[in-house]
Amino acid sequence: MNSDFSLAVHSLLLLAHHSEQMITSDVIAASACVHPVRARKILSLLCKNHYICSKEGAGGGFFLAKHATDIWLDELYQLISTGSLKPKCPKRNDDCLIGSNIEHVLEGIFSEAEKQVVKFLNGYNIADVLKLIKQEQN
Amino acid sequence: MNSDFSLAVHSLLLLAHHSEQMITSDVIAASACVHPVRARKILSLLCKNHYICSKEGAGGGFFLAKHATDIWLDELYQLISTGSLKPKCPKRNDDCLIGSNIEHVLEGIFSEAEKQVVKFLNGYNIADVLKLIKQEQN
DNA sequence: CTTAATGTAATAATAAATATTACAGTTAAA
DNA sequence: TTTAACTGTAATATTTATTATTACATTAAG
Repeated sequence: MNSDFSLAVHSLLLLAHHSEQMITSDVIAASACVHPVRARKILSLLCKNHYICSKEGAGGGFFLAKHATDIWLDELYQLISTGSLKPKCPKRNDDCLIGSNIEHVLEGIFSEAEKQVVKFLNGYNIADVLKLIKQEQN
Repeated sequence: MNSDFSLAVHSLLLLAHHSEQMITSDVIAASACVHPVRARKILSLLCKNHYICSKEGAGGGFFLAKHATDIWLDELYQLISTGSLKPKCPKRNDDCLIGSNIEHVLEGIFSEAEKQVVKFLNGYNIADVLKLIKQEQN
């Protein structure tokens, strides 16, 4: 999986950890060690899906739109990373029983497998993850 | 996930479907639309793990070392794709509570999630998948 | 107005995946 | 006993995916 999911979770954890103040994309990007434009792209997606709010202009930034206990990893996974479990298939080969059908069959199996992942991630919200992060620190 | 898992499964399905004869890496590669050298690399891994046997020299090739009902997707996933579910994390940031601990915490969560995937894939062997492929054809 | 922010498209650079080349080792059979 | 057809594998090149960068429009505070 690429790092979009981690970046989204990182951003939300940071906003949850400083829930009293607004935070800029530059601060989030520096904390996550990614480029601010990329951070804004992910933040923009989180805005559109009502996990956070943004305020434009000087003194602007981002803040949580929901309590950290109401942001669940399964939803974030589905928003950002659906399909990433499924193994890529090389080019379809219509001259071959296997080559013409393997992609669709693996698609079926791995979309079910992904449901198990989603069900498991439903056990964690951002507040839970922040708690784990703090425990880690000790 | 990259296509190594699909390629391994494709190879095993082909060998299961033609279980009476030996098949060369060139035939397998052509069926899967990948380069023969890459096919041999995966086949070599399957050999070392006793899923298939190889015979070198003229008239050589590959054949199953086990019955198709004894080759399970969970084992193949663990052999080939362990860790591919875990989201990549950008660079660690020791100046930051989140940035210094997120990787380890996500590692923990996603390695548990991956166990769910493995448990689910334990429901499918190569014979099952071949049956699904044949059903698909109709 | 000017400065500090978000929003986003277009392009460049880097990293990961895949293909290709090259060649050594093995075996059947001409 | 040499040749052709295979596997085995390292080293390199190409392609694709990911990430960073540049550029600029928009918004709002002071």
